[in-house]
Amino acid sequence: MPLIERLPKKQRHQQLLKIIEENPFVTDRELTRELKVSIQTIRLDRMELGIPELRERMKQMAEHSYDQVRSLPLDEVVGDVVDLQLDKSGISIFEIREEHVFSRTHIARGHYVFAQANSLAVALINDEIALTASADIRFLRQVHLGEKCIAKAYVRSMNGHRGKAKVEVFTYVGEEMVFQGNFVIYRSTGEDHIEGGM
Amino acid sequence: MPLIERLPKKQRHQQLLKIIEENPFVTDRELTRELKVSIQTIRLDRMELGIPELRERMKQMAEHSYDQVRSLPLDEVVGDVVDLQLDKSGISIFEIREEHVFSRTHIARGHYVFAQANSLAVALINDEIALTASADIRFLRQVHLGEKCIAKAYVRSMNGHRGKAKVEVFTYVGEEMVFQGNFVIYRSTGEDHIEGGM
DNA sequence: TACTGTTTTAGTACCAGGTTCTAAAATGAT
DNA sequence: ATCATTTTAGAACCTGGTACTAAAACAGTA
Repeated sequence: MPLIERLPKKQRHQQLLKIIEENPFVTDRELTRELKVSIQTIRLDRMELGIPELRERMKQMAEHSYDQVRSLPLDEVVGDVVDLQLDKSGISIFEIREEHVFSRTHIARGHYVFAQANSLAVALINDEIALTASADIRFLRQVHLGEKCIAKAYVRSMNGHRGKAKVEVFTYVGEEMVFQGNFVIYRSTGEDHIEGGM
Repeated sequence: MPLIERLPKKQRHQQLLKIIEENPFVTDRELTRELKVSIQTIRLDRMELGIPELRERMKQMAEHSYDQVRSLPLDEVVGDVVDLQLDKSGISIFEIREEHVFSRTHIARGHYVFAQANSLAVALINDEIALTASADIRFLRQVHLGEKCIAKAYVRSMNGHRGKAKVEVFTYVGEEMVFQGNFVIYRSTGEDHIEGGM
């Protein structure tokens, strides 16, 4: 019943964790050379520590990166436009999914909520070119994974058929307002150059 | 010497490429079921097409993502952070590609430019939780396909270790400033609830 | 010293998901 | 019918393991 001097094993476990953390592509055989123990010991250690085999580790990394690549696009129009009266008002719905949140907190990244509002504001303007010139935005409460954001946009003013339009957007989750923004959108029928905007 | 009607094979190759592209985690055996040919045929096809085996594909994906994660543990950021002094300043680079522009005009959608700035502002704050509370932004000129946006962010004020931080971001293409934004970021060490923000 | 419990090592059988190679069968065009 | 291409079959072998059994080495203690 060895009660003292049991460090070597725990120590080896620490080393093992460290080695695998800084090089997850190491095989058990390579580990035997670094830790000077038999391959069976390495495998027992991995079991005790719950570290999967090399192939499983690679698979997990590959799947993880695949998910990320999939999730990237802040696509064309973010959110589904369910109602649109050009130059007047519009509504879009956007569900917060895994790829839109900070993984640690499950709170949506601000730029997705912004993107939904911005896309809707731009879509509302019935012109060949409509670009955001400026915006004043406020995130009123965090939006969490799984919540549905309903953005409502209203055109507040129009300057003839060229120049700026003001669009106000309110985004709700249920009854609660989570985001509010005032957008200034440049608009143009297309023939001439405009000096600012997106 | 079959010269005409050689399509079935080429056709199968096209299908194979497509299937593997949309699910790189498919095994040869699974492919036999989808393509109704023997496993040897699948393997010949992969050889001709230069497609590596499943494990090799996973390994490559894992290595790729590992390299990315290594270079910047800030995979939650849109744009590559090339310089970061926490709580002080940071720089990120983001190249406008096909998927970021309006297809008709080749002008970048505003929310991508915003996302780069927002992500950088959030990354700058050295706290467990950092969420955008509000922002005042201005798009100064259109950004076009292929242009590189260089965002520079500076922390302007900090309120102790909880509360708001003000971050100013300037985005340039070459010498020209294309975007400017003032962000208010909520920060918290994590233990308690905050009433607004992203 | 002998006994006991832990830790380490050894060895075998087996697995997935292949590669490599040889060879036979099916298909199609002339 | 013949000949090239294409497809299928099968066996041997590979990596990097798992699962299991069993022996050896080590440590502490009665």
